[in-house]
Amino acid sequence: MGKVTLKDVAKAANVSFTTVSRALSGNPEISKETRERILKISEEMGYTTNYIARSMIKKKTELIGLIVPSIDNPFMSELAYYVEVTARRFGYNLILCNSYPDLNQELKAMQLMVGHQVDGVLVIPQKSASCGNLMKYASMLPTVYLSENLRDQDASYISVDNHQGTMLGVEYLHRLGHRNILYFGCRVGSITHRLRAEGYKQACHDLGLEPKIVYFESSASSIELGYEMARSELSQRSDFTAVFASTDSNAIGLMQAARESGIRIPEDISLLGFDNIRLASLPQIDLTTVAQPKEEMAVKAVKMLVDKIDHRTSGSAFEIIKPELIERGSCRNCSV
Amino acid sequence: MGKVTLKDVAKAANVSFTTVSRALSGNPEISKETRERILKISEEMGYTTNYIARSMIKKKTELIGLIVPSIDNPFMSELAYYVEVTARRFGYNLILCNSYPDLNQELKAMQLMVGHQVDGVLVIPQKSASCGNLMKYASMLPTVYLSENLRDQDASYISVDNHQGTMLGVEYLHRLGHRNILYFGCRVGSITHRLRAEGYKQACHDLGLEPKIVYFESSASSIELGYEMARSELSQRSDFTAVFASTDSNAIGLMQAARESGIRIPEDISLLGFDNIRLASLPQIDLTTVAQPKEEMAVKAVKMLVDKIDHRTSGSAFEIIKPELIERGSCRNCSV
DNA sequence: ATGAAAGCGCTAACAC
DNA sequence: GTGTTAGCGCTTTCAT
Repeated sequence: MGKVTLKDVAKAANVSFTTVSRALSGNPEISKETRERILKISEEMGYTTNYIARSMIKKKTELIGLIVPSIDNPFMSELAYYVEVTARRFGYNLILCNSYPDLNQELKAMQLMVGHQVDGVLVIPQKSASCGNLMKYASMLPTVYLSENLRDQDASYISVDNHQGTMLGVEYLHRLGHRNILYFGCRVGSITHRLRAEGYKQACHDLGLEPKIVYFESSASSIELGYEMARSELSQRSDFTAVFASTDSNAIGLMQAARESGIRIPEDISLLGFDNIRLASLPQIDLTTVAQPKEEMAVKAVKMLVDKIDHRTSGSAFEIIKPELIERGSCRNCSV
Repeated sequence: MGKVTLKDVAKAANVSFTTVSRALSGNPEISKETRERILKISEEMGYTTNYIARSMIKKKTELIGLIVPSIDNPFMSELAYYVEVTARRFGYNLILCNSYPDLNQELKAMQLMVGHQVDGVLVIPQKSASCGNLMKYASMLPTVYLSENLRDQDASYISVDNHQGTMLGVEYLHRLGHRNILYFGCRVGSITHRLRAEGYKQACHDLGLEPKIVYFESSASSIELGYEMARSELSQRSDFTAVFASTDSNAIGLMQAARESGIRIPEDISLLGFDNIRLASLPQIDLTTVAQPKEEMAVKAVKMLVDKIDHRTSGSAFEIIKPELIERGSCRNCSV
């Protein structure tokens, strides 16, 4: 298993290893014959460039770190897919690290990335506090945050316009004739969730509706949590015709709880989600939702990071992506 | 952004950089005072070990390559999650590469891994032919295949017992009183699928049933494909009371097609899947299925790889994991 | 057109 | 206990 090095090839070809290096790197100052001879020999010997050694000199690893709460999450694995493909298009490979379950683990992941000398890091943060948590290391290398809005924090990020997203959603439900819309699942401690809730409240205010918000204390959204919360909620209240769930996961959890309570969607209550995870499009789910354009977000995040790497631009930038309403079958028109 | 090196710390502490190296690596041959002084200084200066430089000497990168057709696939992202967590437990980080869409891309990914000097590679192969495709590089470094059965190919792998899995499934359906079971979606070119189909046939034979198999030409399973295939199938045949789908994705696609044709599951036909992807447990899907124990498979694969790395064991090993039947609501007992 | 030599940041073998 | 030195595999001046 001993790897073949430049020296080995040089010896076999009876030239200096500098010459071999030049032949392989396509340096023009070399005769055609020797180049081809060397290329053939190195091919035969199964030579492969040692990126590690090259990195030492070039001070570039062509590696990007991706830190994600848990790759085992449909939303994040979709994002990660587009990130990987885009990064590769720009000549970078990915080191992947799950930051689950806490900020401490996220910090460790960041340290690892620095240690491995990645050229930059893309972070899908656990929550808004991640930014402060990682600050020390983020200042050491190009860092871009993806998916969480980090307004007023000194960081570069790509995020969907959450505020506009919920406004869009409320307006849509209003247009369908809904006047009592419950906002379900505002997670405390997340700027993203705060912005979504604010957009909801503002739209309600603009349209003369009364806002009603169910808050979650937990730090992660999941179908299970949505289900649990919905069980108690659905048994207590009934003064709404539509539910705007803060995430698709919450919406799907609520769907399950509703079904168990004999509440039909959309006949009895309309349901609107946020994110547009793959699940939402399943015919068995068929959830109308406000979409985060995942591919666009991933591509823009990678581009922003690569730009930072190339130009060593310091200072923070951000880009807010327009959300998009995806109509499916979970909302009923009750104005007719 | 200039990184702090051992030399910088040494200069600041007025010692040789070897001493700093020793202090940081916990070498005992050093006085307590200097160690603590150095530790404090390096901490203050924000020193982080350059793993790249260390790798050059140790000839170990503590990196494992993970090659996966597409991380954007629920089954694979679950597997990848467990792989990452387990690898980290053993002190390894992951370089992730999607091999989609073809064998050529898979080969490129493998080359990249070799170039980055990963200590070993874990491959979730696109198909059985992947093994031959990657042979040249796989022989250069510890390689373990995950999820595809590579019987008779000179490779180490972890796979579920596909043959037993389908036998289990058929026996279960038989116990429920089904005598006409259609096997839906045998993918040609995949040993895994061939084994599943063989298990089905054998169980049918043992139980005196007549096997009926629908083959797929495509090289990937997906809900969409299952849907398309099911549409034509459901309109043509009707001589079965149960469908055993080769994968959960196919099963879910079929569910959708069935619903559109007014065929109810499980009232009109029973449906059994294979894999146990997350989706299957959604109440809206509620698919009875033969499970691949994903965590167990991932853990065993990482352990096998780490063992190969540690002991440079050559030769191929394999381990076949027992499948497990997960009862949910998509199969009807028609013997009563 | 080719070779020699320096050096990236670190570890390890060897001095003292 | 601490310092000196060599060298991992490669790229990049600087000679020739």
